[in-house]
Amino acid sequence: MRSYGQICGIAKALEVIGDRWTLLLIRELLTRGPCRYTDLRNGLPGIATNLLAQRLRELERAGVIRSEEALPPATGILYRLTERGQALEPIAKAIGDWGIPLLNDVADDDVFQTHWLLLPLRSDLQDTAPERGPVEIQLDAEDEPIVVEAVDGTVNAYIGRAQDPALVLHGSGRTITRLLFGRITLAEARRRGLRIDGDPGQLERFRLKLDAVA
Amino acid sequence: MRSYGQICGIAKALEVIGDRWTLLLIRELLTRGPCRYTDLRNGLPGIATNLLAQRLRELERAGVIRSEEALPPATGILYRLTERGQALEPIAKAIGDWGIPLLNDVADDDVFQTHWLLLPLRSDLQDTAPERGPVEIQLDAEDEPIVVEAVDGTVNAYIGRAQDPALVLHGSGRTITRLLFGRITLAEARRRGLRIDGDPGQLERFRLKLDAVA
DNA sequence: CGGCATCCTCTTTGATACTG
DNA sequence: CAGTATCAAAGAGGATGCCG
Repeated sequence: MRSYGQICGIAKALEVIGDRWTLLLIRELLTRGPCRYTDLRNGLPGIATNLLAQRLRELERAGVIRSEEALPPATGILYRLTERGQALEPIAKAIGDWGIPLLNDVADDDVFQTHWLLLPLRSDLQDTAPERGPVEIQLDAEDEPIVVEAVDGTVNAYIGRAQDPALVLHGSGRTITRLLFGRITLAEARRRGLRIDGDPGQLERFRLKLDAVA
Repeated sequence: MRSYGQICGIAKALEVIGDRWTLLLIRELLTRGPCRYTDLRNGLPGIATNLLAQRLRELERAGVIRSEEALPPATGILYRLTERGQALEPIAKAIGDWGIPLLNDVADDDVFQTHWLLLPLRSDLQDTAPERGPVEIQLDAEDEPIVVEAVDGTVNAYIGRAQDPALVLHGSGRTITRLLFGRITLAEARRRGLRIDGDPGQLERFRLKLDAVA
């Protein structure tokens, strides 16, 4: 990116992470961990392949990511965040939080990938009833399944299947996303095809940490 | 900005604030309060005037800013952040914090404006010796003078002159910025022309809240 | 197949000039 | 003061080709 020419931390930071696609690329590495070129391209639908290559070069030069050969027996190149790159997580979180109200206006051809939910699920949900013991919720949307678990008051989320979920939500990513972030009610979600197996009351244990999400 | 087409809070947010210049425009409104068109252009050296007009239109449509006639006797149009716009401050802070280490590499023709210091001074400094009573420090760099004050353990900063500063720093914005954010030592700053009137020991009362600023 | 580079078109930005 | 108009330059999008 062309320099802003300002002696200002925000301006200097934006010269590194302010380009189109760059923060979404960072999001992929934050949620997925080390990725290959193809993983990144799949997580960034619509990016031109030459542009992805260029962004990777720039970020490596800036010390935000590092590329390395995958350990045998795996093959190919892995891209991973450096420590400096990991330090971008508060930025991703702040931006994602601010974006939650915008999840109302999704276009019909907007795409969804379950792992995009992981960062906000981890940081924005709290368990309001830890005394009721650990709980697992299974989310089944378009692609990979997600487990949301609350243990001792801390919420975690990861890709995978729960052995014994208290609750399974099954529906479109669009509907599940909006339900989880309080954009629609449970009744509305059902009307939009959400299927629920298990105890819906478990859902009320989880609450958004953010106060005024308008 | 062209849509990313992703059902993801980060992506949706970046469609509003991810354009070039946009977050710097927000920075101006956050630090300055309501601004006229010309104030904004002055605080964004290098922006094309048509681009500024376009950004203002987009941000108003997105509900981030609002434009209004200045109250008489003043005249002209004022731009101010809406509540939704004010909610961008955590993003500006996170990005600015991440950018602090980048203040090392300033180009010779980079420009400086004192008010760019205000946001980080307010949020990143702490007073380590509140029991020593209130203190004011005066910063005199290129353009407007700044007062940094610590009262009852909270640090504030604003444009203006202190009546009775315990300490006055006089030097280039580049040098003062880097000194305040721990990029250079006091000795180094002196070598770069920093002049100090008063008790330099008062400077050690202030410490960065950020731990690992590498 | 994974990991790009090239080529071409289209959009966005930059620089400057001009206006009510 | 608060913008619009115009045009050149840079960047993004999309298709395709190349190489281990």
